[in-house]
Amino acid sequence: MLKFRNTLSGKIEEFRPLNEGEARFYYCGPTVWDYGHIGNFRSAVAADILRRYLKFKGFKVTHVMNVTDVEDRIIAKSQEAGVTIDDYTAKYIDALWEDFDALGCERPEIIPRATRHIPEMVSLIERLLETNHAYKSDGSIYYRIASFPDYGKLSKINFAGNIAGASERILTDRYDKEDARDFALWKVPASPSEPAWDASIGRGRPGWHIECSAMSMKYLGETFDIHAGGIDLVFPHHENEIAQSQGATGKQFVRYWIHFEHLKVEGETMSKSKGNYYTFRDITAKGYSARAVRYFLLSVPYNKQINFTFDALAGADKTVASLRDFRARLSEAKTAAGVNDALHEITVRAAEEFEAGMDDDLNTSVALAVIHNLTRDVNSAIARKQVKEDNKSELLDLLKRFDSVLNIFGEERREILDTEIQNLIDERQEARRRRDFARGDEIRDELAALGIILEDTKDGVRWKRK
RNA sequence: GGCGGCGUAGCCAAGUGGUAAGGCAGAGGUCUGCAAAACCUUUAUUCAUCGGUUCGAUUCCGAUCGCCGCCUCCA
Repeated sequence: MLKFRNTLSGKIEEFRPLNEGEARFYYCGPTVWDYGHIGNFRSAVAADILRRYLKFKGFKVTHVMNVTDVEDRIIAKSQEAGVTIDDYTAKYIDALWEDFDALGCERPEIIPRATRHIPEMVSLIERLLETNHAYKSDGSIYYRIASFPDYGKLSKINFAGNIAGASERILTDRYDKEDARDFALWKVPASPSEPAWDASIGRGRPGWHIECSAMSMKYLGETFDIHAGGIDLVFPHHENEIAQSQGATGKQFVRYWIHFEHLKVEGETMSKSKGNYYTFRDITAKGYSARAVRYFLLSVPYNKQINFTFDALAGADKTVASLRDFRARLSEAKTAAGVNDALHEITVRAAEEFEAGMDDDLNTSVALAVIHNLTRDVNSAIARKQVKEDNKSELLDLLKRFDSVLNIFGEERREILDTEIQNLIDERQEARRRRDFARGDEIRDELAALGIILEDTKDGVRWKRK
């Protein structure tokens, strides 16, 4: 039974989708204005784990991921560069998907872009104007927060107590609003050169929040199951989405809100000024594998802050390598027919414990501990030749099932060595038989230089690429 | 000022009202011609500090110290 913490109630709740066997979820992805920092991908991997685990549990998943391609900063940067919004965002969007794929994240079913959904946003704003939740002021359109009593329910913001220290900025806001808390749905261009769309509600461009309300409801319905995103989006973004959607439809917008905690670097907030700002590309450029980064990012449950350090990443790199070695060793193990009952028991228990861990608010730390314990037990059994044919296929199936959620083992190697390299390996074996170890070690060094690492086992030579 | 989270071995980190998962690093060992890999043993009488509740607290409550987040279109 899958449970997770619902930000709305603050409690752990059992997941019961609106439609039996179907999970519809929306993930607020990053804004496209720069190459993604590693924190973006902590969130992306968390969303991927959620998506994959819903599938693991047998739900038919419809996953919508928004990539914001119109907001103030993008507009400013594209104008600075003298190009259109699309021209400015294109290379960042391409880079985002390259990184996303490299991290082993599955592409969502639907990836809408704000710039392609202006009509949907306009009609939602029209509905809000009709229902009196929105008003025009100097050509711009604002959401009237006073019209929505539930405002603040998600973020538990207490506006009365909140005013003392944080009001200064709100009070000096340049817009002409009825209430300082009101937020823009549609912004009139500041200058004629600013990108804008002509619409029934006037020439302008959408505010930040309206795109997620419009696009999520378009693809998932006016009420849907899960809405996920980074914890910083709780307020104001998600609070505003609720106000917009429920204001327009009068129906509950989202049943379960899930928020991913942030990533810190060496215990501190990541920021450009602190010099601890890393993009995924910075990290892989240092020689760390994408798979190690993925392992690291999912090694701490999504609801906890994760502390990024290069030591931890180096540890993840080794751990991932040993997991992949383990699977290769198991897959190559020579087995006799039949089944080892004790090992079968261990396998069944591992499957149960993995699922129990993941069911409990997607506790990936527990799931990984289960895999490590299984790895140790099976490695021992392989060494003692206690793995039987049925165990082997059962275990390989289980690893595949685990990996459908975590995706840390990756594809199995099906590579065949060049005959030249194979000949060298054979020659080394021959030399070792003659006890000519000097020649044998020479060949081993030679192969190492080519990136082929040899391991001598009782069953012969295993090789792997560096 | 308001709201919230965290502080667990050298490092990363899970977890629970009943006596501390897992990974990395370290030490010793088995195996090996040597390596590598793997395995075995070992590494916190203790979970920031001080009080309280309890038969019993790392886990609940209070205080203190430290760190972090939101209240700024930052995931």
